[in-house]
Amino acid sequence: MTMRESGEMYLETIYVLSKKSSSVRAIDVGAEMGFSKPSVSRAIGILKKDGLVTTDGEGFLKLTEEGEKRAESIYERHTLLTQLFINLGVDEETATEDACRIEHYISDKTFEAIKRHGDKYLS
Amino acid sequence: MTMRESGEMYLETIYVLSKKSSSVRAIDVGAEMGFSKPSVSRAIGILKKDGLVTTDGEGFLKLTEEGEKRAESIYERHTLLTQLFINLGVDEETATEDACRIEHYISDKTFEAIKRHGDKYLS
DNA sequence: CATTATAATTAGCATAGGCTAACTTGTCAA
DNA sequence: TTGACAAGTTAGCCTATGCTAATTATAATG
Repeated sequence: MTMRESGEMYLETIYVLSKKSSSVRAIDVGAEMGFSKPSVSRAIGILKKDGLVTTDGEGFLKLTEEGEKRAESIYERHTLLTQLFINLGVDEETATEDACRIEHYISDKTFEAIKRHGDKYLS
Repeated sequence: MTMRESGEMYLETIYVLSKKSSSVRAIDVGAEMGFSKPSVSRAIGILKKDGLVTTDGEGFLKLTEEGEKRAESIYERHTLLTQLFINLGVDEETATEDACRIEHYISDKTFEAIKRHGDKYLS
């Protein structure tokens, strides 16, 4: 079935950590998200089953091409929405929190519309 | 605990139906939302327990003052976000769907910021 | 080599929120 | 009065997604 907010957050976290470090493990994802090891273990199992993540022999995580594509799409929503809200005068913390939830619920169509018109706010 | 998307949707539906008809029952809420009677029954039980809804002897639903206030707030988000998305060029159906999800996840601060700046789009 | 720490997994619990099946209750018509 | 329909509730199932406790496997260290 379609990925939910939870799965998207795990995917996005792996993506973000991978940009900062070349070796990302489940434990790092848990530390970043504030979730327990079993929660992360199960979530990553689902991402693997869905062909979005792989692990090498030492347990290092890697996004598949499809996983990378999806994560990038979510992360783009995240950064653009955050910037939009900040430019509307929202404090950074609130902007980030809101973007982090809304990024999972906004459709492609609406997101593209915001991108097209966002030049008025998105510097 | 704080109301989630589900509870807010039930509350909003009762609010909207109440504006169209003076007598709203659980069965009408289920028909509107496409949910089964037991699901509605439980959800309304929770709304009652939380002091947001009451029922008279015949099973007609009525929002409490607090329930009305909350429902109005959600509905305001719904209508304003829908209008915003439409004005950005999104088709009405998509705009409504997106607003219907996002209305539950946007903070007061961000919503107020959008309202302040929305004059550029909100006719 | 034995101990200890780290990472991952397994088993199983809890809550939220859908569902169906089945029961109760009240009204209404034959 | 009886039978049927409509509305609501109860019991209990399922999935998603958090958790703890306990296990396993590997690596590092005294």
